[in-house]
Amino acid sequence: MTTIRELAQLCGVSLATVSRVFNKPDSVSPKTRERVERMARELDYRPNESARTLATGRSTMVGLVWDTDHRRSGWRHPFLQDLLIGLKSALSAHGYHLLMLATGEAAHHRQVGASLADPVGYVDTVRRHDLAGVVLIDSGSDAEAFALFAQSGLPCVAIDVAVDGPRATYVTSANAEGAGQAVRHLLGLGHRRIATIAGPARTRPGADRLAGYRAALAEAGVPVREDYVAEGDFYRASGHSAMRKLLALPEPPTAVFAAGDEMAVGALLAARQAGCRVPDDVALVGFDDIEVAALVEPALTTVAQDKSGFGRAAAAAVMAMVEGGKAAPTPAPVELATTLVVRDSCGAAAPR
Amino acid sequence: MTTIRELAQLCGVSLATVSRVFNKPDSVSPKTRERVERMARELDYRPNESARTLATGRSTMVGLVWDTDHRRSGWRHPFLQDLLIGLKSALSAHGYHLLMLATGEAAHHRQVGASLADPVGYVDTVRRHDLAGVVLIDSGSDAEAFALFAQSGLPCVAIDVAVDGPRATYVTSANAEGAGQAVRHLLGLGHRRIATIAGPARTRPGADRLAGYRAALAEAGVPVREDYVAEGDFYRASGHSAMRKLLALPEPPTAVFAAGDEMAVGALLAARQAGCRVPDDVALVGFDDIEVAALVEPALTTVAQDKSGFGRAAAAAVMAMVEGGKAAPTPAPVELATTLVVRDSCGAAAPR
DNA sequence: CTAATTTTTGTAACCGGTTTCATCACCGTA
DNA sequence: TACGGTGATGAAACCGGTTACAAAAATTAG
Repeated sequence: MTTIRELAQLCGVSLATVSRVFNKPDSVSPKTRERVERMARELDYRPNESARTLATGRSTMVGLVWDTDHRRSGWRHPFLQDLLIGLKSALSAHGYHLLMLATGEAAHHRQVGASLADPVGYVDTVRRHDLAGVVLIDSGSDAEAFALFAQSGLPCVAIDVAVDGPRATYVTSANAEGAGQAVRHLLGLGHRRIATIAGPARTRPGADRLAGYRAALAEAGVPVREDYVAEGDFYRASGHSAMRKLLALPEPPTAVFAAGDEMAVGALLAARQAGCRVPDDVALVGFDDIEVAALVEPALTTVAQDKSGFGRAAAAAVMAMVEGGKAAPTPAPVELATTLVVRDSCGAAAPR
Repeated sequence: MTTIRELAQLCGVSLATVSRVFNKPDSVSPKTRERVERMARELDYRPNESARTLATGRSTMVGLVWDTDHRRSGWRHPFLQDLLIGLKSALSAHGYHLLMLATGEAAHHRQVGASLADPVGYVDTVRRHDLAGVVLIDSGSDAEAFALFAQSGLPCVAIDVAVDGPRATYVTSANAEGAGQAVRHLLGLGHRRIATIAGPARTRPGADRLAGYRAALAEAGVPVREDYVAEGDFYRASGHSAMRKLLALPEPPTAVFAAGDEMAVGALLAARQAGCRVPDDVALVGFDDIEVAALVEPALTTVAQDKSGFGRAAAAAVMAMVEGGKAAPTPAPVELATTLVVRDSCGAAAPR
């Protein structure tokens, strides 16, 4: 590997000059710069990132905190792949890379000094690598770790969960508004007995989508019936049991808004098992627009999130803080617009 | 941040001793070691990874090459998430991290010395970071880049694509055997007119699954009819059109083995549109066991791959090479066992 | 033409570790 | 008691960059 010293020597200049050619090109005279650049190309020179990070104290990597340990159960993030694509390509554009933080007991305990406050070792890794910032994906059980990051002063962007700290912000969909779109659509189809299968109230999307549901009904002058509000946990099974309960009500709803597509799929199966046809007997609208939404029978009408937009927005927020330096203002939380995708499960589909 | 110098000073020993405590504990006297360890814990000392990488020339990161640029189309890896989980947790256990290599023009051209031989900048990043090894996920159009890696002498493990090089190996499913399971299952149900929707012949899984199909038929003494071999590209649309052609045959097959679930889903839709019932009129078996397989109607019988096993096996292979050093033998290619998952689309489901 | 500026370049310290080699203390043995 | 050997420790070079500061060169002003 060519080093900066060799390059400098061959160009007949000092190391400092070579370094400047790549970092502050304007401070080098055009002809020197050109000579160095040509030689660099010829030798296929690449500055070593570790050396650079060591010298500057800041790496060109952003950490991704995504706890996989809880995922043994088979739960999957609904759109991790899109999120990663968005994240990666946006970071890429700034010359940054994404480091997936390995965590878990195994990784942690073989290291020097496992800290009690950081049981799974996230913060540990971040410190060791001088990461430029972190992106947090909620796994539902990392609240403590997230708080640690948010307070640490490191640029920090969370996905779908509110965090608070000096340089912390987050990205969500316009959950309330999205829920409103769904409910208004059902209202527009003439439904008045509209139930919801909500997400957990302690999660941001769960709470906001429920609020949006309530607001939309209120706005239309339709009273909210508490027996029409079932709470699920975003998993499929919870949608299934919630739907069963709703259909068993003395006066069952004619339409259901499920706050997540996985739950909507569960609800669909429950309806089928109860001999209840969708959308004829009960209309159904979901939220997320995951891949299977288009494949189930009937295809699910749902509120689509801008999946790769999450990644792009998160990257943008991190980069703004990183490149702006400590003085830069922390970006405001981002709310991504949602889109209602009308398919068959709501009974409003155009004839095919 | 505490540095090794501070720590050494506070312990009244030299830096070298502190370094040894963490790297070759046996070479330090028990009482010195204990003193240093206690102090390290007290100060919450963490060795800086960049400095360490710089000094040793080898980082504790493994690169993940996964080109997202081709993915604008909406294509997704069938089980990226499981793969990542397996990869990450296995690397974790060795104290290694996964670096997603940012690539693409944008990232590359703002860097020093973009190389022609490495148009998207993978190799570039690997060199800059002194990565310990790389894992390659085939995106169908990275053959040149993959070859570069494989030849480079860096530990290199590819997923689902054969690569050749001094320290390169790969992980696939037992594709031929898996296809055999599917075909034998159909034979066992009495089918003799069994067609296949194959993957692209230039891909490893495509070729091997087709070979497995042929072998299973041959073994059963059923001649392979070339008009029963349709080639798709693993995308859904290709499965759709292939199925349409097969059903339009003068003597259509009574069963179809699709070499990928996406194509199987396409085939299912095509059958439905052709008024052909599955499994009554035509039985269908897929390959992969992606999430939607269980959700389509009828639920898809398919050959399941050990999805997170890919990640674990890849990690194991990389770590074997990394920790074994240059002298260690390159691990043989891994073939993961597959499992036939019988659902409804083949007509053999147990009564519910 | 000289002095004052401004631009360009070089010197050297520094980032935080690892590792080679030399030294020193301590051990058992002759 | 002197000696060779072993194990523990320290001094210093090194990894490959960045950057503060000083010096030199080029430019401008007077």
